[in-house]
Amino acid sequence: MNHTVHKVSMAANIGRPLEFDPETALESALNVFWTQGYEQTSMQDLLSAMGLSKSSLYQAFGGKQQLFRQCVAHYADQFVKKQRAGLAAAPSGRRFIEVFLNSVLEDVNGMSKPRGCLVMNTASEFAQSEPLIARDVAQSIKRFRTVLRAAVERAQREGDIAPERNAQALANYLVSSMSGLKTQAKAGAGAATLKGIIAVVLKALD
Amino acid sequence: MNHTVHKVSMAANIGRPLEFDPETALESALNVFWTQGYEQTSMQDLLSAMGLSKSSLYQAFGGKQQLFRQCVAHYADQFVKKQRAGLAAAPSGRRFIEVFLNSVLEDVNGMSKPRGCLVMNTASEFAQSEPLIARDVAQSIKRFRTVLRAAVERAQREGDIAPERNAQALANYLVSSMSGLKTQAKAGAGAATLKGIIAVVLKALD
DNA sequence: TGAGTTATGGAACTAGTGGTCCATATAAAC
DNA sequence: GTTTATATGGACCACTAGTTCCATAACTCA
Repeated sequence: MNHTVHKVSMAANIGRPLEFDPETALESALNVFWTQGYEQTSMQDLLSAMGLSKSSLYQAFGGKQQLFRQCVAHYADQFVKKQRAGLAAAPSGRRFIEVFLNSVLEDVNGMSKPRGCLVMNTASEFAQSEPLIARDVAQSIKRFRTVLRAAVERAQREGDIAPERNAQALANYLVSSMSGLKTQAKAGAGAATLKGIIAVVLKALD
Repeated sequence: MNHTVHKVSMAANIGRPLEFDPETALESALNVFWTQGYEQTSMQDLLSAMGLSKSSLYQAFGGKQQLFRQCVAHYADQFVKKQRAGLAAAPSGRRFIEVFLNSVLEDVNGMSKPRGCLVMNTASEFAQSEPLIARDVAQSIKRFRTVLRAAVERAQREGDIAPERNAQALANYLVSSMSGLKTQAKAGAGAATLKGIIAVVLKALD
């Protein structure tokens, strides 16, 4: 799997050039999948959103499932990148964790319906039924965990989380809690409800 | 919505009798939906599992989506009934909550792949896109919350949870945590990982 | 300019979808 | 036995799914 686009031109300048930007198209597809899920998204939906013809999509991305996997990988890349930057810029590990959890409120305050986390949505939709996708999901979650573990360890160094606590378990807990919160948002929970849950989630770190 | 079967005979004994038990058939359908999700389940899947012909299914349950909604309602009924009985039989509210959370380990220890919670899976699959289903989901979650709130309040009376804590928020937290745990199980987390998360979840109640 | 290479648009294909319809079967009521 | 009501099996329908294919377009290199 390539993690960016399906076809890497081995010779850059020969043949007819692409009439679209692969990354832009990928992000358009990502948005559709994220909003609608894999099964509920048709090729027509994708073609319209990406603004290209069937042949181009197949040529460049290889088909629905392969396109989807690239979207998931791209989503995880962006997510991890953003959180790493957020952690680096945060005043403290503990504060980063708070901001991270509270970001679920944006899902519910924004104009559009909450979409959850694409990786967790994918885990939920496919479970273990598609081995390749299951592997992608497990790998993405591992990357999420790594960032959160770094945040926990920083908070421990800074004295905001007791040093004897298991950082790995806390990171897993935060991933699980975020997943739960996003699902509650999708299920219709309001901002007040989510805030109440977040407060309890944070209590477990004390 | 009827909450049991689609068609309530208004006159019980006239006409040709059903050749199948509606509740058994409903539970067969429920199993398929639970395992595969709504979109991934075809009418053929349902007909095979339920052991009846197309006409009978449409006659008795009204179509795929109506059948699905009846399955979700039935699932919620069974779930709430079981938890209420569990709470009544438990030695303490706190102990019930521990058993409740630990029940996610069965998903991962059993032979079959984890299926999550049908209600949360449905929330994740449909989000807000189908109003009728969104309403069903919200209502089921409310029922879950009610049981867990009763458990929390009992634990407060028994001195295992501080009485000044918001029982409603804790109930929401438990629903959210269970949802997160089930998603982690679907994503491939092992028993050890889940146990670690559960321990942290419980810490928030102290 | 011609050869080689890749991209594009659209038709065509196969398989399957959920849903409808109707003739027939099986029961109770009269 | 006839009527009335419901259930069943299976053919049938219109539609859409994802995918493949091919003729043509657009580019570089010799």
